[in-house]
Amino acid sequence: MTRAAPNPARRIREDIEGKIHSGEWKPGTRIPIEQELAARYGCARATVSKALGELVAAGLVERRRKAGSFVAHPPVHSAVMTVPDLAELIAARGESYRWEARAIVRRKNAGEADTLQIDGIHFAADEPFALESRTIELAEVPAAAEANFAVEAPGTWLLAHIPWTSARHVVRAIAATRTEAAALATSNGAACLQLERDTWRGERPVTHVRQLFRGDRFDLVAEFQAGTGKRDGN
Amino acid sequence: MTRAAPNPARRIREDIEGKIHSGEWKPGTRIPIEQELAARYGCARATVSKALGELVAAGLVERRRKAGSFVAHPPVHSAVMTVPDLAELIAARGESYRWEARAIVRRKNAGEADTLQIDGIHFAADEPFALESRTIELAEVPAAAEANFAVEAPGTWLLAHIPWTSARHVVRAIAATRTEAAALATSNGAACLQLERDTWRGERPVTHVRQLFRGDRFDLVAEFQAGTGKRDGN
DNA sequence: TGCGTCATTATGTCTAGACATAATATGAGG
DNA sequence: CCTCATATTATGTCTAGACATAATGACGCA
Repeated sequence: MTRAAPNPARRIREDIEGKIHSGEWKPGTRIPIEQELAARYGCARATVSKALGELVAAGLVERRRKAGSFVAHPPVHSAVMTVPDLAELIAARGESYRWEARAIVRRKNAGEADTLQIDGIHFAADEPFALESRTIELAEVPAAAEANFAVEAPGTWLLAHIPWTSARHVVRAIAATRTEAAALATSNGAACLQLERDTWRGERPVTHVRQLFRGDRFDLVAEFQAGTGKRDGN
Repeated sequence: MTRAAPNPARRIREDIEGKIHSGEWKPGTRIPIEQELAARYGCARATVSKALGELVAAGLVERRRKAGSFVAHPPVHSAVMTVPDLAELIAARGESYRWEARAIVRRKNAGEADTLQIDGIHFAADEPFALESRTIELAEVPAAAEANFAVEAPGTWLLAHIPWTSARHVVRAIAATRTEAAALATSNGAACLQLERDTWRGERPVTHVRQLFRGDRFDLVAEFQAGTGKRDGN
């Protein structure tokens, strides 16, 4: 029970990461068994196991019982896409932001599932930036009935008030219809990026949005870092 | 040292997830201290700590020393976007896949950084599906000089041979030029989804791709699950 | 009143040992 | 040579206890 180095798990993790990144351990390479790593690093097996567990979470390593631990094969190209609140995004660009509601309709659906339907336009630097068409499930978000969406963009309000647990985004390129083009101050048939997002809380839908951006004014960025995963540098 | 239930850590994690999802524990709520949870679930504190650690990794919980553990505030809208190998994607749709190279050029750049430039078209069910224009850094991927990209799509080859560590994707909607429209068998000015991806291995660039999809034939899907994170159900 | 110090507290990490479990390897029997 | 039961092995998870560390809050002093 000698006192160990400050952060053995971290050291082991970074050591293995390094070997993988440098190509010294190629995909499929078998990593020494936990006992041996424990001996090599002079620590308990649980510590090695923890380090390997983190590498699995980061997608760098695969573990199979009895078989052992292996360097993972190059992951499928996946990346984390951040879809910020538009108000924030535009503010971050240093432009002025404005939300203009076009229509706010409360819809009574066959007896029970009331929804709030909101259409409007996001402006950046006083130019139309995105069209938004949103449905909010009032059953799940009753407080939305009190919010003033003529003033505050629904996305901003929801982000601040409603926790959600899962979301699904679909991105595609479409040509603007005549109406859309007019609202976005662009030409008929211009290429636009359409982002549709369904958001749930547990099993129940919270909101659905369709946002339409001028293709020449907006792009989505997604990044992936293999080694870092979600972990911070603690 | 009584033998514990099959999977206490998992039970604790799911229990807390449930409380968060249901809204019973709102963002900012203080989670009972580990000792108490350990007592409540009849397990060791390390087990509670592990469960909480996983919830942190999933973005559901925040922990601060001395202060305690808290339900995390609703995350920024972010999602994991998967950008599969096109051959696989199309095969998964049950359509036939074909790659047709248009130009393969080895470019000698001012003495040292040779690159391989590949242009071609991906076909699905014998219809053009995507244009691809790729640059491969031969310094980093010397083996690419031997590969036959007239037959195998470079993305497929790279995925199978080259590990990478970070990638950056930029997605936008653009109008097809006359040439692009012809190659994609669509009309001039049609809305297309352009995906640009830079891939690195450590600090060094591996490849850059620009893929252009017909807007009416392709969309990107990104999903985010707050509770599950990357973890599988073991 | 205001500020610096110190004890307290809750998380962070580790150890050594134990048992569980899944998958592989081995060997016996057909 | 094939097949099925069995032994082995490496991971998966847990426990109980220990020490480290950061942040808070209380206390005492100026």
